[in-house]
Amino acid sequence: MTEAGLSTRGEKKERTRRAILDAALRLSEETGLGGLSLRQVAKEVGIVPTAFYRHFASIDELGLALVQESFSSLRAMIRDVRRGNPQIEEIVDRSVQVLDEHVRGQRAHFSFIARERNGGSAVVRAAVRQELALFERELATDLARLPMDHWSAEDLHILSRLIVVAMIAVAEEILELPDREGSAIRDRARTQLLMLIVGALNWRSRPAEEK
Amino acid sequence: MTEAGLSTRGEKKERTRRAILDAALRLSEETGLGGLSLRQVAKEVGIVPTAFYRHFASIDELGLALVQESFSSLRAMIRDVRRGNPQIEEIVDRSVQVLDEHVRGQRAHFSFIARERNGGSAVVRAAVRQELALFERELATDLARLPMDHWSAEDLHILSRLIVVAMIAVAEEILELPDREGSAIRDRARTQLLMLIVGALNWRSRPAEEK
DNA sequence: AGTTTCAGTGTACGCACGTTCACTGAAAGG
DNA sequence: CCTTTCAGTGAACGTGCGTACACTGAAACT
Repeated sequence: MTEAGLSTRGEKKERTRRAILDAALRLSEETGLGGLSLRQVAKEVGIVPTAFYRHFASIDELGLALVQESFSSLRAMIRDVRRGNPQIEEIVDRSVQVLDEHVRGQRAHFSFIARERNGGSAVVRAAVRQELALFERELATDLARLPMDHWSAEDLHILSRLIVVAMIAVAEEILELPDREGSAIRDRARTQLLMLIVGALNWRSRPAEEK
Repeated sequence: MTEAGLSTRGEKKERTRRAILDAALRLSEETGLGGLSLRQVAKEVGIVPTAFYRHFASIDELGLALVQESFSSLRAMIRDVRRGNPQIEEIVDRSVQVLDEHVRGQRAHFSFIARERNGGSAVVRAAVRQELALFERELATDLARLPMDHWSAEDLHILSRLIVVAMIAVAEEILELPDREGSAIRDRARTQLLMLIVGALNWRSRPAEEK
């Protein structure tokens, strides 16, 4: 017998690992990852401080695992947007709705990304930025599938970046006001996206001034 | 005689205060304000830890002073943009150029704002966000002076927010690559602003679909 | 049945932290 | 000239930190 019902060695270890990740995610919402101590996390999980080392070599390594986890959340979100219909006019409403749902459902992940993008340790910050850059590139290829002719790869990427930073700003607004029902925020987010899209639709057809 | 050349009581105190602010600004670039200790700052300045209390009651109070200082920088920047000419087509180039200069010249201030906006202590974060909201409102009234007819106050504010988050993103890019000459970044920033403006110019004249 | 593996324990260490308190000495003021 | 003010000193405290080391006991393997 190598695997039993719910208490094999590996299962127990995995459960503790999850508990550590969850505790770190929750505690770091108040202090930031940098202000997080190994001992706090251990106490929260219910293990002795030194047992932490059985799972991670340092807080930074824990942080990298949280980066992966948080971006899995984010990718699941755009997969949710894609699933359904690419109706060109419905896409704004659907994107905003999905963003709102995911940010509220996975607030810890989004808050982690927003926070550690600028603050915290250099290695975690670098990981977040790399994932964010990757995400921008993915969005750019998504945009390329829409009927926007004559767009250079460069312009697509710039538009993608604009959309990402706007949506991060919206996510930060949602995170800031947890209780308030966010219909006003959703309306503003819709307007923001629409403005960007109107700009995009009139982009290469209009400004032939630089070159 | 109440004031002498360069060593009156008040002057010496003010000089120490400045040294504390400068040291904190520099040290917090590596660790964040939250990861900053009173003892570190004191050692950097060259005073004994307890002398810190003669100037600030806590690190948080120091942080609030740095918020004020950093936003003075930011306001000086848009004053620089306004000074000169409001030539409608020149405004993008000038804005990007001034942004680039100021971010490089006052990198510590911009880095402080970008960092403490999300991370760090609750009170400092709240102060940064309030100042940022105020700044957005100022920009909105600036925009209202440009020839954009039929814009609601709400839409102006949304556009203002889009511009602010886009410019913060540009500032973060500049901060990220200190040595590299940022002509590529400037080009992309110009394109971003132009996209936003093209969107703005085609905004109320086009989408009459919602209401 | 006997041996190995290893997640978790418990103690102990040296260190940096914020804060307290009584102090010093020169500038400011009478 | 004598007194007050106050920026900066220096020693001491309790606390939480990361990490080391030797350990235990049950699951896994032979």
